[in-house]
Amino acid sequence: MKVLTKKTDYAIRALLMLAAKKGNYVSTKTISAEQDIPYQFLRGVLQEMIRHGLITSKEGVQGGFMLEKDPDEISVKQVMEIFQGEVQVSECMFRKQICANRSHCVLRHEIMRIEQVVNDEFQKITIGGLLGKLTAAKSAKPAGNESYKSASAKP
Amino acid sequence: MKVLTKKTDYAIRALLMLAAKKGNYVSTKTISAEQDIPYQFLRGVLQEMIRHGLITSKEGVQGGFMLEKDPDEISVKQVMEIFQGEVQVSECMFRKQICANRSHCVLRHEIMRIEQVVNDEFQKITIGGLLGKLTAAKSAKPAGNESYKSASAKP
DNA sequence: TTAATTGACATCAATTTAGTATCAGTTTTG
DNA sequence: CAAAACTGATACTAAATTGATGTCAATTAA
Ligand code: FES
Ligand code: FES
Repeated sequence: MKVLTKKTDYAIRALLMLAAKKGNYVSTKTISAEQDIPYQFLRGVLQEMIRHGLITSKEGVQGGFMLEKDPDEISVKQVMEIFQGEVQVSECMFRKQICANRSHCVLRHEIMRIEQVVNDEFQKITIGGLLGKLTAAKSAKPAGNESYKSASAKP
Repeated sequence: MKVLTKKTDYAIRALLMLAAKKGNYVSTKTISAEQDIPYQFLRGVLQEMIRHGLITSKEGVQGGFMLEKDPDEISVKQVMEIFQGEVQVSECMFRKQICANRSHCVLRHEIMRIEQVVNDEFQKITIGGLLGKLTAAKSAKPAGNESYKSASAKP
């Protein structure tokens, strides 16, 4: 059972780059290269995020994408919902006879509780939070990689 | 995002029937009809459960399937693992540079915690538990449906 | 003007999930 | 015994989802 699809995965990674380089437009090409994500596929992912108001774009030379919202306001759950829809367990087990008393069903309660937990947890994870932790880990262990440094590298 | 596939769904429903009619062999035909599950598909599901030691079978007339284990020992998680494999989040985000320090990665920790929670919760739900709750709900609200009554109907 | 970009689609390939079909072997029962 | 009701094993097909590519028009900095 896979929880995160490629689209979600790529989207989060792209968002992290945008968050890291906040204030600058970053092109698909750059993200694609740095994160090793198929170019055209990534384009689709980015456009979808525009439609959902997470990022904005600028066309033409020096164009690209930029975060629209506060990184701390973008949760992994939001991204998942864009690309994978809501968490849903199973339409309804035991349709036939058993589930006459639907509102009563205990299994349903149990399983919806799990859904809730999953949702809550993914809600708590935000782009801002992730970025903070990633850069923290980075500076604690300088292993020659500088990809996600604190942005605004163009004074 | 769907958590339970048809196979898991069908498997659980079949197991519940077997648990309800414990001690008797129940045929695919019967389960298929009562639960409205495609006959041939269900056969495959049942055979897979034999291979995993959850049930046993008897061939020929009056044959069918029977629970092998205690219903309380069969968790939804076990069934899920048979038909859907382990819960896994995503191979690894940020493969390239970022994940040099893999053992260090906080995101990974967070996400594995969610995996853990999901697993724990599905582990707690057992066939026995479900059956108990279903029959309880049934007797509390007798709506003309008798499918899952207490079994051993052949004295 | 040209090169670097995004916007908007259309299309394709791969994988996973869902469902069907077939034939051989086993067991009860008339 | 022979027919009918079953499972075992396995091959196959169909549908849905996921992953990826391609194309052309529009925009913009240099
Ligand atoms: S699963 Fe349908 S009401 Fe319980
Ligand atoms: S996601 Fe790969 S180590 Fe963090």
